[in-house]
Amino acid sequence: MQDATTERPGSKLTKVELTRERILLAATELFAARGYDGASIRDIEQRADVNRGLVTYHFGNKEDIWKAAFDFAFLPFLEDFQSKAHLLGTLDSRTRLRLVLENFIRMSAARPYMNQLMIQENFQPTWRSDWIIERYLKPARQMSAALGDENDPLARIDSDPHLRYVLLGACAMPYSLPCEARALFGVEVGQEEFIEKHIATVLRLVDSLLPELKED
Amino acid sequence: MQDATTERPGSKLTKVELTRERILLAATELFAARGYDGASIRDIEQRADVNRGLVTYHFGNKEDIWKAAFDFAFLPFLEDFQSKAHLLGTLDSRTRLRLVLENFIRMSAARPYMNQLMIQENFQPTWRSDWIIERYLKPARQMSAALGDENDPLARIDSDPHLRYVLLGACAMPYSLPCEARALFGVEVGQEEFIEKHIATVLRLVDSLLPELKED
DNA sequence: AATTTTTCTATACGATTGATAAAACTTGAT
DNA sequence: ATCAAGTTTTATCAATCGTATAGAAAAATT
Repeated sequence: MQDATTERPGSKLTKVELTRERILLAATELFAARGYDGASIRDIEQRADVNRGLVTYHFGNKEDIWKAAFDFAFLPFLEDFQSKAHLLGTLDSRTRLRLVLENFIRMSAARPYMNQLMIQENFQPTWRSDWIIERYLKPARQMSAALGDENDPLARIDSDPHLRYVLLGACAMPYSLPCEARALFGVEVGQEEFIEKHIATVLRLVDSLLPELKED
Repeated sequence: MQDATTERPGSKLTKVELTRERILLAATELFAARGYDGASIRDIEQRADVNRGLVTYHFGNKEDIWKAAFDFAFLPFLEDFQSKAHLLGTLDSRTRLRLVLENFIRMSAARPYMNQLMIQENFQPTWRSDWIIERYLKPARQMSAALGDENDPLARIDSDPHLRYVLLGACAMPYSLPCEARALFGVEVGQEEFIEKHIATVLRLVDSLLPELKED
């Protein structure tokens, strides 16, 4: 028989793909929460509920597992962007920028893994930060640079380190300090109410940092 | 003899105090750069240039070492604040807030250890994040709450999670992504030029987030 | 149905980890 | 000078780590 797997391209996954998916999710969650050294291969296997050795069989050594996990964590951001690329092209600068930021915040709140993995590796140079930069950040930078339009606010933010990091911090920081927010304010940063108000705050902030946009 | 140590209270340290200091610095740097699990006791000993076992002798088990390192990393922030507490009391709200933020940014740029240690442990609850919160964040929160004055911008920021984390992110994020900034923009976030422009950006941002301050 | 390939299970190995204990050495007080 | 306390060295321990291997089971191919 060749079912129980169902090769229909769209929906279901084969048994193998399912275990791989389960491992990737477990690895992503553990690496994001405990860091590269804090999450052992055995931990990942236990969380994914697979036998000893399976992770290595499917993904190679620990470096490879981490890379696969980062790809897995980045995927939703990529898909989200691609699904909205066309729509974004039709909008005016200000609306486009606001939508991009709002989207990034919603994604970060729902799936903080990528941001966590990125920050943890960016404190000092390692093969991991190098890998992230070469594989994701440099290409993204080149893409936005290729836009050429210096007046586009997205391009401006992407070419000005100060704007970039101040905005990035404003967008991502709350979801990097969930423990503090919970313990000090009784606030769950993942809840809709928090997110909505956070988006509003950031958008207000953008209007003040890029006042020329208001003219649009 | 009893010199080579010099017990003059002000300046020099005894030989023992010096090795303890050396160990604390090495531990702080390594924990901040590689995380709790990424830095082994042997690594710390090697960087501090002391023999095997000395770290444990002076500071106890690894948990204790980490706590001592965090205290060590936090110390400069505490001293800086205390040294300026009186001055701050004499200023008007807006100037006071701007000075506090400027100071926090300068401290973070010069000694990013504390911020790095804090962020790394705040992604998910652990005994470390709990410890930070109980030992430092809750007391600080109570202090600012005791100020009472709801109109003081510092108190407002400290009681509004959204303001707090957006501003915190804007202040601290650049120094959390030094690798990215270096690789993408050729910028060293620790250099004076970057810091000055960063401070200006954040202060501009504060004025827009707290427009009522401009009236002062 | 037979056989080859892929996927899974199970176990073992050397290296590194945190912790501990016992020597060897310094220091300061008597 | 002697001695006790504090400090530094050295050695050892069990546990855990990443990696490798080999055989069993399942799936795919012929």
